[in-house]
Amino acid sequence: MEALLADRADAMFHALADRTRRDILRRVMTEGLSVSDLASGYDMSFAAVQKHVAVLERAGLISKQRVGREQRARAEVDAIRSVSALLDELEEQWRSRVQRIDDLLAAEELESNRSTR
Amino acid sequence: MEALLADRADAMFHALADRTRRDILRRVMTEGLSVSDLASGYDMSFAAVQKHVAVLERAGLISKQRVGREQRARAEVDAIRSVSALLDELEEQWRSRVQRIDDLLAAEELESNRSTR
DNA sequence: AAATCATACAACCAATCAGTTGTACGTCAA
DNA sequence: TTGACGTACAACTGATTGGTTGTATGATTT
Repeated sequence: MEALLADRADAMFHALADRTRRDILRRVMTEGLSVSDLASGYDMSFAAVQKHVAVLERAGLISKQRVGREQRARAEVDAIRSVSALLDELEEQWRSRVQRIDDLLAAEELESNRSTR
Repeated sequence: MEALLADRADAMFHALADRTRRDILRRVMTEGLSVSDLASGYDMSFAAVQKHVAVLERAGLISKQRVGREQRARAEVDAIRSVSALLDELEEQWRSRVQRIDDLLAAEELESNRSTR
């Protein structure tokens, strides 16, 4: 039962790799919406939309709350932020590499200045 | 030939939804690596890794440069940033909703203060 | 020119995916 | 209680995925 970080990332990126699901996520960012509310907006069956919602939920990107007979979905902002964090982490590696190159160039320039003094 | 933004997003998130591809991306953030260099790091065939590289390239997350008989891959930092931007945009909607609620509460408090004066 | 290295790509396979229809179940209103 | 509503889930289908092996092509070395 290894709840690996990589599994979460797999699930989150997979969930985001479908425009219907990204649209659903956008719609539940600002307010909780029932699955029916969501389904009414797309040219596909209720079951299809319900599946998309399930994928988003399994990825932890949304959560559901029972209200009467409705199941209201809302975005999990922290989860979205954690996806951002994964990308920032990637970019950070690049930044540190650029910094290393800058340092190298600075050191070379210093060396060259010293010899031409 | 509609190069829709949504298509790009589909391709980028899909490319990121595989841990091998995320690892490849990590490795080519700091230096250009040939497909063989990359392939040596995984327990799968060269062809499989080459396919992963192709997926990343089609998504615009990496680019390749011929050097002799090698094909050196490097990360496209701007593309990674554009994925981040998509997520930030989502989060921004949430922030503006929170702001709206804060404004509402502030207005109510003001109203209440006025009536209890 | 021949042998080798690095890459690309086609053909195939099992598994997963995104959609469908149909059915079952819990909740609310008459 | 009956019916309608909102949801969940199973079973099926065609398309796509992630992997395989085998073959073809281009650049490098001998």
